[in-house]
Amino acid sequence: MSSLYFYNSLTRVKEEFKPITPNHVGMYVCGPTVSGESHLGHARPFITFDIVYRYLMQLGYKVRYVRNITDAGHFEEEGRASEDKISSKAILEKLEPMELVQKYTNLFHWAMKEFNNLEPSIEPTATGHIVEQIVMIERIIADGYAYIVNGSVYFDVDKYHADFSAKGMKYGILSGRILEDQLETTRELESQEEKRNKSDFALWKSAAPEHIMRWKSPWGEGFPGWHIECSAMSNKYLGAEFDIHGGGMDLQFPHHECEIAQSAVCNHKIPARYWLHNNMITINGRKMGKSYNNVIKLSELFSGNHEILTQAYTPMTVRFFILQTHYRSTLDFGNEALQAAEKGFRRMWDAYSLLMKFNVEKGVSASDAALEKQCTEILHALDDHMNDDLNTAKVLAGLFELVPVINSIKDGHIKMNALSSETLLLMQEKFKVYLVDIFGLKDEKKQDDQKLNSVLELIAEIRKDARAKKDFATSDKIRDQLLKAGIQLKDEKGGGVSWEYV
RNA sequence: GGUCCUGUGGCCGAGUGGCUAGGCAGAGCUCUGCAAAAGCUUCUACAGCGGUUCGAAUCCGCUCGGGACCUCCA
Repeated sequence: MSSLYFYNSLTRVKEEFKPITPNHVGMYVCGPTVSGESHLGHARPFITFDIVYRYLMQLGYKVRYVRNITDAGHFEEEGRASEDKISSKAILEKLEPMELVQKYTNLFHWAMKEFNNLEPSIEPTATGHIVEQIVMIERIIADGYAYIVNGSVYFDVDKYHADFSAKGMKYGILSGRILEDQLETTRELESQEEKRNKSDFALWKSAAPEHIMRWKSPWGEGFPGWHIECSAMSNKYLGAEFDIHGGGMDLQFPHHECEIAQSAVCNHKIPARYWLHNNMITINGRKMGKSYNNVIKLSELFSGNHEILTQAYTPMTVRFFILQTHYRSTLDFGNEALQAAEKGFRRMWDAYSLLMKFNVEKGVSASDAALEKQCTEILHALDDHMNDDLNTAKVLAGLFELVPVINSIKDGHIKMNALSSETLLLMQEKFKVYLVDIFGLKDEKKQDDQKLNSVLELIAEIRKDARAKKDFATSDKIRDQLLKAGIQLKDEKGGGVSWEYV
């Protein structure tokens, strides 16, 4: 079996994955900012890194997966005017920041569960780690790489760059940016005048009187800058140097670049070895994002309640849709594409269900050597695809090539003994491992109601009798009415009947 | 303006030098009382121009188009 390779954004090449501590992996992924509801674009990193997490565990690693909740900062609730936050109202009328944060954290967790994402090992919040952030900022100040202005603290990028370039940690090492160019091209921003240089970034921001989230610090009341929380929390739970840091490509600069600079000052190391970045989900070729006003929230996606949606899409449809593309490619949203994913997933899952019902006899050798060879080649290539920087699209394509074989065995077009026992068992194993264990897919239509099943068996029996008497009016009535109730009957070749929930 | 990425058939997408990617949609056929499902067959491709090469979607150059980041951002 091949070994696992990741494309490392830091080195810009595919590298073999070797953990720092044998058999253990530390992984940090930038989590959501819980000031609003998650949208389709947010789903991608969390599904992508859930696959990474699952795959590493499948390979036998013990993984500590840390994904933060950003619940501190300059928050405003969606659609709510900022003057609402001014503290002249009665306490229950005022916007209580932790209430807002709780609401969107709950919604985020709901969405993660819908997607069947595993829970991370640790899910630290920024508000729960104010102390760690302050300690880290103090250290950066003490080392001379940050300065205080009016109760705010800024990181001195110029000085950092001058001193750390020689140590192989220049500012821009991750994003490929050249600091000298940055100085010319960075746009004008508010409170820019406080900074010595445009490229400097905030470690701590002094809170204006109406600002609702504030903590005491050595520099006055305020709140932490955006980048410091990830550095503080990854350092606390994964150490000064860990294996994998993940997130969306749009975080590469400035967020991850700044994380490297902060950690480099404190620990003299680039915090993570492998930097993995997923690409964006686009809509009409444009990144889905608040500023483009083209977001589809997850609740809207699942309910179909959005003007550009022609129907609702289930979480597994979305998951399958994302898996059919390589994580470093952009993925363009469209109703046609989602519908294709919906049908494709169903076809795949139906075949998988059939496959697992096969009673494979032991010790049978293949009677169709060509088919045997074809199938084993596909099966053995799956791991290579996955190891090649998580090419889930190719894994799925491989599995899809086996679907007609499974269906043909079921329909009797291909005899079960065309394939050897080993190959059939391997097929069962690989389908299960990839679809369920690694890709985290699940049946959304499954009904385990024993009573209902008994009733359906009875109805199927009655319909069978009607058909035997060529009473098609009755048999069609049963079928049509059940379909209206969401149960589709399928007459099978041998006279049997199967049904599924639609 | 700077840095970088990208352009594959009706749609979504793999693929980096020679082998049918795959899914969905379309067409035909088979099975079937009909339907659904399934199976088989099949139609649309590598933005354009030039170069390297025995051979390029794949490498190089130019032209045109799209996008990301440089500001909160998954």
